[in-house]
Amino acid sequence: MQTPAHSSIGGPLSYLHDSALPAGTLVRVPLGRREVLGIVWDAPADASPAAGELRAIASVLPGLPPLGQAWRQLVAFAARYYQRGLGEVALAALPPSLRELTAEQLERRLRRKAVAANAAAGDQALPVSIALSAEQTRAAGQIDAETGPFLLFGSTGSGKTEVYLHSVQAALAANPQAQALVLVPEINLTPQLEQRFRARFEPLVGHQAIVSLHSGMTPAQRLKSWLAAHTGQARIVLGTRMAIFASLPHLALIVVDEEHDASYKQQEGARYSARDLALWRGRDCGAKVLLGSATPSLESWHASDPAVGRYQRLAMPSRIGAAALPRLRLVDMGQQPRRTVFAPPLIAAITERVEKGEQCLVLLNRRGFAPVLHCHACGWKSDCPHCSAAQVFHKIDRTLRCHHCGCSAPVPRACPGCGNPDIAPVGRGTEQLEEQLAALLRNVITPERRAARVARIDADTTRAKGALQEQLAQVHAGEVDVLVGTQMVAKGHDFRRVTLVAAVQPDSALFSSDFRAPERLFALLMQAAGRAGRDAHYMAAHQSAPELWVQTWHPGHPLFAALRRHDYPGFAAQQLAEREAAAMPPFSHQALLRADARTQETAQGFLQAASDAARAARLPGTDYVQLYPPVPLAVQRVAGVERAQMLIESAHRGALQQFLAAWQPLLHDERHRHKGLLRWLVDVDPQAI
DNA sequence: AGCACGCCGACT
DNA sequence: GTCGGCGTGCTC
Repeated sequence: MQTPAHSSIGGPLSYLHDSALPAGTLVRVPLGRREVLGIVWDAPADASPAAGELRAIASVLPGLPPLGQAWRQLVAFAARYYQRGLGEVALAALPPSLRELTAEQLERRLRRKAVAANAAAGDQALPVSIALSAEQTRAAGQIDAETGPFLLFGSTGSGKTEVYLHSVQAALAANPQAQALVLVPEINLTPQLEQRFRARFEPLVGHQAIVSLHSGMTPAQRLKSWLAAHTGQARIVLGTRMAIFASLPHLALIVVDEEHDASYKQQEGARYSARDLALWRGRDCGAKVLLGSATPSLESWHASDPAVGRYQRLAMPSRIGAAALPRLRLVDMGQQPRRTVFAPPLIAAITERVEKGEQCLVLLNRRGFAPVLHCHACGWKSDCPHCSAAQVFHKIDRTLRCHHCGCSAPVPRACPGCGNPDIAPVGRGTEQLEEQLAALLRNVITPERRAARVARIDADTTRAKGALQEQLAQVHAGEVDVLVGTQMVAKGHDFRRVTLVAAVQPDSALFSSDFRAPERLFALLMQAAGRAGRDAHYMAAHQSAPELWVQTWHPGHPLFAALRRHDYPGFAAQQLAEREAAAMPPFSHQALLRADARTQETAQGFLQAASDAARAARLPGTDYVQLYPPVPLAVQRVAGVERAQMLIESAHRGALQQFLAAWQPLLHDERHRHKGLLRWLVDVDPQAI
């Protein structure tokens, strides 16, 4: 019997048991002086240690069906592909509470569930079917008839969700046991999605058969959902990226909504992409995979190019029940007075909307009042003592906060460098926008004869549980006229009365060193544009046309030309041509080796040594893999830790995989030769470099 | 990840 | 002389 355990234990460990246990059985085993959760992985291997050295399995978790072969294959693939321990991935894929649960607690839960299941069974009504548009019908028909994977390319408001609902319904109807998994990028988006799925499917499958799975749930809720999925009781599982690892014995369909979203990539531990794993899992177990986006990742767009043909592309260009896509209004900041935050024409446009009772959305990707405080007398800056980044000025509670390490300090009364009492905020954050807008709209009166109200939604105002939902409710109730926020408000939320969206300062992404920055900016602006004019009836009644305002110093940038035409395909073609010419993803495959250390020298020294060792050892795949020199990360030091990384690139995914696997033992080895090295990690298919 | 073991500074 | 700091290494 073998069982996975924790991080640096790469492979399975062998244990004794008096009878053969099926693979996938959950067990508790002694490890060191502790007892931990384990999974029976294989039949006993002949080459395992001598029987005398083996310890016995302590207990078998009662009443739980073994984890299926498909699930184990998924976990094994993820561990292999993302270069992590099998046990680490397997254990991370299970609900944490399963680790602590005693046999009695588990049995009690399972009994309770069985009772609930019997109560739920029986009420079988027909689902309410909604009439689909011609485009939706065509897309849904293709999904029904063909095998996929599919990329549903539908502009905001084209009714992608309706196609998801249809596909889920078709999958569930085809087989009374079939399960569907629906992934969304953010926890915030699960409640509204769950509502829609419940409204449609509860009459058909019952309350118990629809569950959510994400990290925001309590351990008990999470265990309950996980068990429902594992036992097959849940027919529809909605969740964030972690849900890709749910045990779903009858999985028939995986939907990945907003597939381009960066949140699908896990950024710690095993750095997996839930979207990429969805494709692997679907192929492995024969489930259909449906990716959806208005601005697909260039990887998916390329894969769905008819000339490449790995995915089937389904286009839904029209907006249903929504007004035309917003008109782009570019403000050339070079033509505005110096130090302008809001260009006068933008303020005029916002004022006009508010006076008509419409809402505006103002986006800026920076929390706080100002990103840095500066003393003009001596040049002092509010640098974080632990990071190579500035502390952000938060006026609300007069603190300086580092957004990297989280440390916080009161704002000094005078410059710590020279005593000058006049230290000035430089740059703008959402707090400042909120303040300035409130001042600029001070005398603006809404049709309900009240003063215009400005509100802000960002990570700072939504920290408390339920705060976001509460704030959104206020916006929906029409109590807010102008909403200032970070990109969290640009995603998914359906604001019926918003007719104008403004991006105040998006330029930094145009010239970023990260080659994916333009792709992300385009997606963000398209998504933001999609927030405006979602309700055609409302727009018609107000005789209003939606607008997207962008303030920029580079109005001639080709990204804006494509944005003006709402031309994602054009933008993608241009970006892909650039990527192909420079041999960047999706025309090459990348991995990062990262090192954290006390000093930058140590971090880079480790990377260089790892690189040298790989060359010296002539690892398999080396001929097709390029190793770049070590470089410090953009934010070089966080919380006193120096960080460096090295890019590994190959035209062949297989060669890269082979190389990384062979490199692993050398890296473990090299680690011991570098005092002061805190940790190292491999990031396969990194999201940013 | 835990939890040992082990080798150097300030206390009963 | 010991208590305990956390650096290093192991867990079938």
